[in-house]
Amino acid sequence: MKISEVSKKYDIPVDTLRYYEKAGLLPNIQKNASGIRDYSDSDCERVEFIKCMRSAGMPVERLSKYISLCLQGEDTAEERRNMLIQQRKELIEKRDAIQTTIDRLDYKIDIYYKILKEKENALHAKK
Amino acid sequence: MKISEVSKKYDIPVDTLRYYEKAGLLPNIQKNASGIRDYSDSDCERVEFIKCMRSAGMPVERLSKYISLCLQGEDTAEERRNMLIQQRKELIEKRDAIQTTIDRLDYKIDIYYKILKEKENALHAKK
DNA sequence: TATTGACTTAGAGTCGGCTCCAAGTTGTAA
DNA sequence: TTACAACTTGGAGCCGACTCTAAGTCAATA
Repeated sequence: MKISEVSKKYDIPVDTLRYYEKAGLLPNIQKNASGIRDYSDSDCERVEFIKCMRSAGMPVERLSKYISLCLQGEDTAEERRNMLIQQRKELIEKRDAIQTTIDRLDYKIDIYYKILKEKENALHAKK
Repeated sequence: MKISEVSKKYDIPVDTLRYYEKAGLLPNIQKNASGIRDYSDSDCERVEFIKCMRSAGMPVERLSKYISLCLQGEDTAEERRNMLIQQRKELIEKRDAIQTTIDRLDYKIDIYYKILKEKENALHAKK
């Protein structure tokens, strides 16, 4: 699979894919005789994984660390697991902070609703 | 309240408070005769609001827009409400993306658990 | 009264994450 | 076979959000 196809499939700019590769997120992408990248199925799975993690705000550097551990084999399984547990913990905090803000917005949106309804009523009364 | 006290109270660096002010998030902070900022209670409430919105990733520029509408009075109530509704919508999407990633991490963490347990068992069997 | 520490300003620097550019190569279609 | 689109590289540029620096002012204490 060529880079443009991967880009289309996962809706990630070509430049970003190359940037991820440089950053160590996509190691060992094969290239044909004329130097053109050919993404394998497992490369694509990795792209999809990266997309998911990035969409939640996992830093590129941490992803890079994680993926380099993957390349180092079985012995790093525990460390990798701990990284994921840590990341999970941070995401839960983030999700909860966002929820707190959503709740607050709900409250404020409702207050605005009341204000606007009052204004409208005042207008009708005048007529 | 002096800037250092506000900084301590809300755990926001002094530099960041001044940056927010420059960006229009904290308009009309009073200053005494020698030019020292004196945050009022309502300034503090605003700081707290900003902190909450920023913690959810609301862009500084949008916050600035919202606050400038607040200053323009009642007539902007509907526009402000729409901004909050839009922001709410984006936060829900963000929260859900994070949840998706958490679920995925849960799954992967469990897989690592199984791998590690197997390794351990293999070790015991050897003995 | 001299020093210390908290305040002020304008503006420069940093960081993460892209995003774009220039210059060059390759593969296909008219 | 020539034009054009898609690929390659290294490196520069951009944006948002801080974060730091320099140079100066002010109030209180030794």
